[in-house]
Amino acid sequence: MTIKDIAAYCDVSVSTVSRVLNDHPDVSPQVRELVNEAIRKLHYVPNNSARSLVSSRSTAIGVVSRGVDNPFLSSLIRVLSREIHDRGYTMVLHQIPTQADEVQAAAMLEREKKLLGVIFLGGRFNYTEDELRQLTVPFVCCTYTNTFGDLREDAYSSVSIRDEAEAGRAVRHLVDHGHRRIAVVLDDPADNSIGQLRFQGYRQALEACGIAYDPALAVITGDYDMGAVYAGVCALIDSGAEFTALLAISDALAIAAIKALTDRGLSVPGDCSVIAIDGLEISRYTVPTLTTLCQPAEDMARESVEMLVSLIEGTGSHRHMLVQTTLRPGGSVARRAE
Amino acid sequence: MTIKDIAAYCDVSVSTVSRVLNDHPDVSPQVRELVNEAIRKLHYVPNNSARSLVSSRSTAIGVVSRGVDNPFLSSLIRVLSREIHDRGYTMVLHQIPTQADEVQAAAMLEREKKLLGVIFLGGRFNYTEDELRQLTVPFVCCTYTNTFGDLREDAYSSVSIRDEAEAGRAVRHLVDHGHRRIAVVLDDPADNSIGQLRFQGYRQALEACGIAYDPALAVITGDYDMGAVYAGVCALIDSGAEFTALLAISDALAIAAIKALTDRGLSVPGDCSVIAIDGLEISRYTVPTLTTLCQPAEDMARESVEMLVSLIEGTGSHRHMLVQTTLRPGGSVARRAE
DNA sequence: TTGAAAGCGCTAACAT
DNA sequence: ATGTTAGCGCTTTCAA
Repeated sequence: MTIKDIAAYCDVSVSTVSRVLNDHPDVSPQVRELVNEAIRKLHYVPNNSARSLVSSRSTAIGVVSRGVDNPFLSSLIRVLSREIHDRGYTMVLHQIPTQADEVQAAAMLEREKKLLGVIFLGGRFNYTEDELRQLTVPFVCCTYTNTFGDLREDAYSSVSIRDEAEAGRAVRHLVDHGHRRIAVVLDDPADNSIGQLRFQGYRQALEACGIAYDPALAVITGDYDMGAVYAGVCALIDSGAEFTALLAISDALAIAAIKALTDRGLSVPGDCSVIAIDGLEISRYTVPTLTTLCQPAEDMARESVEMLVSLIEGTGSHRHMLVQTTLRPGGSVARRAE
Repeated sequence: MTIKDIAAYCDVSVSTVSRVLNDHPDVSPQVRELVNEAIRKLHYVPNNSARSLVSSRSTAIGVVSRGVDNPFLSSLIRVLSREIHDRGYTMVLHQIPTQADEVQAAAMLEREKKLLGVIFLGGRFNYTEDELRQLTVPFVCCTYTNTFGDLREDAYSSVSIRDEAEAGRAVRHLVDHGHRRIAVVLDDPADNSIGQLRFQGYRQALEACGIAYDPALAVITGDYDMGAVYAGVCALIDSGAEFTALLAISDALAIAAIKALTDRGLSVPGDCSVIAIDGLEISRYTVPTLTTLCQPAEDMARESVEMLVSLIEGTGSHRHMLVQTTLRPGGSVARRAE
């Protein structure tokens, strides 16, 4: 079943069928209807390979996700796959380790799969114009924006939360509950990535609250890994450091931290309150329920696709969208015992 | 940069280049080397669309995953995407709700994307030959096998654990710890899917241990949903039912169950032991650590791709692989208090 | 408003 | 062992 069959069936030329297929204007309503009906009746599906070949463009949108162990990204991917498919495109998913270079991965993918555009998840914030020249298609950074790089605002799009501000909000939530000695758990304070920003937000908020930053209270694992966080928090406790609250830069890390606290005989929130940022579904079921700032994953993913598609189709220009988190109060934060 | 450029550059014909590209035998070693070098030097990447068009086959392998909320499937997808890519194919991922029909989804996808084959995750077990006629490409069922259907063994491949036996093993683990009143948590006992098999295994093992099945101890939610499980287990407790242990058919559901038990003031494992099947990373960090039978996700995914590719390339035939789980002892199972 | 025809880059049958 | 060539299904000028 090809375009020829439809043409023959309708007694028109293939060009006419092609025009109908591509919504070109110069077709009379009657013929258009005729062709559309034939397409339906004969269950015709256009051959994407032929389309790609002649127009030298595929229907592929790349999703390059950095950080395979981050369940928050999994939930984004779920929505992305649906949205991309619903708009008639094909998602090409590439998951890479945190150590890998997502721009290079995207550039290779772009060539291999003739990508129309790329959505980055969990990437770095320090892209340079120079580096990005490898990429010749539009891209959207989802979950982050290019805080540390020199990209022009109109050279890319992004959907993200205000990571610094939100981390600050988390800190203030703890301070409001009487906490002053607040530990922080993160993978890397200088990764030019989410961790760095949230760490900065933590420090700034402390300062704003008149609390000195104490490096002894920072659990830095170097790796986005629950095991490392568990070990790190155990070591923190064993070091004798005093703290009554803890901010983890993500739910997954918070869960590992809670485990460490509990295993060391500290009660959450009795001895230590815990707050995080992400809002995983599973965080509703930790013991105690994790208090966390929920990122609107569904909206973020949907908006990213929306942006990229409008860029691809030439109906929109680069934008930067900031979304709000929602505090989901759990049982992991309590007023400090006097 | 096309095959023509390479041909011109090497002063050979396009067919020769094509032969080199496709590893055809009839090329002299010298010419082969010459062409390969040109390909490298000129950074030539074959145009997949053209390839697909002429050979009317793409490089696409479909992955149809049923049950978007199941984190175990996410971990499989991660490995699948890597393996598929490494073998030079493209993964087309389609995630559908548990209520949807994966065969129909796969059939549509096959036509749309010219799939070479399909890997099903978390599907039903009751496919009929008739139903599968929609699918004209080979497929592999990953995580399950066609227990309830009438498929011929040589008509499809599968990679799975012995769900009934493993559920039985979990039950016996509890019985070995002195438990006789064992509750079970599942979504649907008649879904022709993993839940049904594990439930059967639960009942059979009880029987084998001389314990009567008590329907009052079965928490059936009708839906793979942590919220529903939480509510169900709360209702079970509130009903006054007596039990000292609980088997959840998956880690995620176990986590919700533990939460419910804890929130109702029952201690795990003091008042109730909990065991599950899956082996999520996050289950290491629940409080208490979940005792669970780990499925070898990495192996299962890798083997599925291996099977499908050998089917696609005609170097293998349909096989059914059974893999072993590994008991990962946590702190959620204890000897029954006398 | 419609049709005819020239390729897009590649594979494979056929010829040499 | 290598080259020539006819399409694969489609989009897109160009002509009518």
